[in-house]
Amino acid sequence: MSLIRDDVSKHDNVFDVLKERGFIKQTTHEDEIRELLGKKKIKFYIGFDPTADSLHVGHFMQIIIMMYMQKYGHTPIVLIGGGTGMVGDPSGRTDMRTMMTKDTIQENCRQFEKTFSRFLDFSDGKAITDNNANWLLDLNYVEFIRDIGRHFSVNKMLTYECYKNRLAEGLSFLEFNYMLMQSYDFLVLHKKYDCMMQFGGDDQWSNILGGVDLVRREMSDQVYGMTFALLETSEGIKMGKTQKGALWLDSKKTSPYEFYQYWRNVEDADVKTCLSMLTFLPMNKVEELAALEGSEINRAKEILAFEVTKLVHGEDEANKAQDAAKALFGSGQNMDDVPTTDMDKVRFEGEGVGIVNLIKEAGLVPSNGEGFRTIQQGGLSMGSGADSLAKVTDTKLNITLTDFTDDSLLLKKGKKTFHRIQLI
RNA sequence: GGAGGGGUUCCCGAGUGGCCAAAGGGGGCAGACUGUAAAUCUGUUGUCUAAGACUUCGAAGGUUCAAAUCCUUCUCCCUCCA
Repeated sequence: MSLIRDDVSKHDNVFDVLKERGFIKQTTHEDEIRELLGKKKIKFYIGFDPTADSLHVGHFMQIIIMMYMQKYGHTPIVLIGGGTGMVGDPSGRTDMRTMMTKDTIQENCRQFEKTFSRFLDFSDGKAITDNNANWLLDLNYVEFIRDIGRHFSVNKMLTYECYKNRLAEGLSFLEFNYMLMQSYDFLVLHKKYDCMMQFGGDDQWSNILGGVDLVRREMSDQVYGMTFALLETSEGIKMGKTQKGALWLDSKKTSPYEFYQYWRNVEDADVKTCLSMLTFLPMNKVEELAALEGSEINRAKEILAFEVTKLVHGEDEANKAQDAAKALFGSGQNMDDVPTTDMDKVRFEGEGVGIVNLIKEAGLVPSNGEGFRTIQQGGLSMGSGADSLAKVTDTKLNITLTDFTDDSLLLKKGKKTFHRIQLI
């Protein structure tokens, strides 16, 4: 059962669907690819390096593309980079990646596989997972450079954009090799599964070309590559970055509420891109929502936030996040799903707890210094609900039982950070 | 391996004996304005048990009443030569 509704697009060819939604950035052979995807059911792959224990929104877009491809009958090969992860891709980076231990990489690979299985149907070989550790780790160095390395021209590689800024900063041989490994992956997958295409973010363009070239030189077979626009804001900044780091798909690392809020707060100019790339709403609906003007566009943002959260965390969590948002920002009353910290009732008897300590413990501020500052600048208020908040002016205020209503106290920092203290 | 240059607070980057918790910018946070948007303006931006105290300028020692600044050793990075 696909998560994608049948009315997502009027096109039959997945190439047209992807194009319509603005995913496609570069292709090796546009016309041939379109024809191939329209006429045959092919296997294609996308690689994921296990550099963290959870996937983030950047990966999610790749997953969405695989979902489209699967819906239209093609077979995704999810290639986990257990081998390439040992090296680290220098593309688009200005500094060397920190090396990870084998154990960490393996653990991350397991986490990845779990996530993928939520979005793709792996039954009856409709999708395949493999791990390039299976072939890369046992490679014989001399054989590898004789068979594979001879196809790569250093002169040419050095001219690639992805290495340019690294030439000033420094690029180790280890990282320089990354391209060969990724190209080799394509060759292996082509032999093993008859994999015909590789997809990736646009920063993968040269690595993908390397693979296409290698397969042609080694096997005289024509394979194809295609890159996707990175999910960026209208100002060209990568989306999915928050103050705390990436926007993770794992609810333990980014709560559904935070996740929902991120999309609820995107800039007007980015609503259309997000709707078309991250939701499965039909394009005419996307157009309609993105055309809303002024404060009306908030409706589009609500739908965006709900749809994306639903996809990633399920409908229940999406509803909860939406209820919490309504309780805090709108007319809703249901405070149950507002971010909450449970605290022991006993602590608020007698003298109570200092306000600065309280907001620090609740995670609203990272340090006492920032807590004092926030209050001094008038950035903190509290009350029983969103419509009964009073500004806190005294940094020495002690919070006691009398400040709670039904054992609950709502704190608000700044314009839109809410947190509830619940007594137990 | 040789010669030179450099490692400063979240990032970039100034600072070359006390006036340095360290200029300026970016980013962040807060206030005003607003639509949970953007832009703009203002304030703020090491930690703490908020009075004062404590820790910070690659690491460890040393000189000095006093060190990010001077000396020694170590370490990492960059440029040129091999």
